Amino acid sequence: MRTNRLAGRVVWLVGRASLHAQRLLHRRFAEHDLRKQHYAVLRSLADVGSAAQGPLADRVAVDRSDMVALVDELEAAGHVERSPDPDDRRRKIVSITGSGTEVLDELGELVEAADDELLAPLSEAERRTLVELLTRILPPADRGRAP
Amino acid sequence: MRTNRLAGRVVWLVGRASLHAQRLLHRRFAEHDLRKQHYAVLRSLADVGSAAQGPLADRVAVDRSDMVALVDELEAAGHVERSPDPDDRRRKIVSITGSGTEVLDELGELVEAADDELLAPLSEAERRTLVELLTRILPPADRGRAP
DNA sequence: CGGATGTCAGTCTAACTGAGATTT
DNA sequence: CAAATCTCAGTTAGACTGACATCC
Repeated sequence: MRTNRLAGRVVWLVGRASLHAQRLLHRRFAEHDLRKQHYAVLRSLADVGSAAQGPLADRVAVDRSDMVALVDELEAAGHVERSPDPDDRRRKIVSITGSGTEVLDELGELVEAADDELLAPLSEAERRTLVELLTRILPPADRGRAP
Repeated sequence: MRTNRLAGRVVWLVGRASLHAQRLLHRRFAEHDLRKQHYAVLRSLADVGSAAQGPLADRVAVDRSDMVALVDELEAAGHVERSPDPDDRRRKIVSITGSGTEVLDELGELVEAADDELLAPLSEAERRTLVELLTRILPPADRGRAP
């Protein structure tokens, strides 16, 4: 009964595909001692300039509590800075540094390379279709916020 | 620069989609005290009859060492049995029980429901396209072995 | 003997939960 | 006071690694 085959269920397929993609990315990021979450934080900061930790966590779709360690690590590496918000002393404003911008560029190329390797079996049109379909099955909070 | 947007990279999108799918499935499986790996094992056993642990792990795409605990748990729940292979006493043959077959049916419906919820935004044709594209970007070992 | 099999212990990424201190 | 913000400690799922005893 083919509808029971695991290999035909998207909940299964998407998990395997994710693992595969994760491996492609992880290999490349390892030499920088950074993980994809670090990249997502830097990427988001570069888009927005700087942000308080909470909203930043929301943008990256990471739990606020996990963002603490991510920023700790990026700060220790000199890629971001954490400074208290004078308008609201509960908040910490995170901003990207020059070193962060440099690393972001390098990582960006690695992401692109991983994407290319992952998508090698597909044509350009198929890649666009895949991006569109994946985007549509995401919960709104996970979709990009671009116009 | 749109090519740098995280939301457009498949390595990112597929990870978010996988997490979303995982949550949909996990919620439903929780009441059975089973995880999706357990389902995969039962599903594979039902397809094949019975199998030694190693080949079973390969089929399910789980590490052989992790399969040990999975079979332990399924055996404790009475859903599978482990018996020594008389032809090769290193091997343990795992086979599904009546209870396992029952649970498999129930879990199968939950998987179907999760898949439907995940794919709700897509048409039938789009669902088939997504399955096809995801399958094609998987490493061969992860693809279904059906004709 | 070398190699396969199952097992065990431990590490790692990622997500999540619940609690606490500080400030608004 | 209630609520927001950041932090910390602990748990879970899943994948991975290296080692070991047993057996072919």
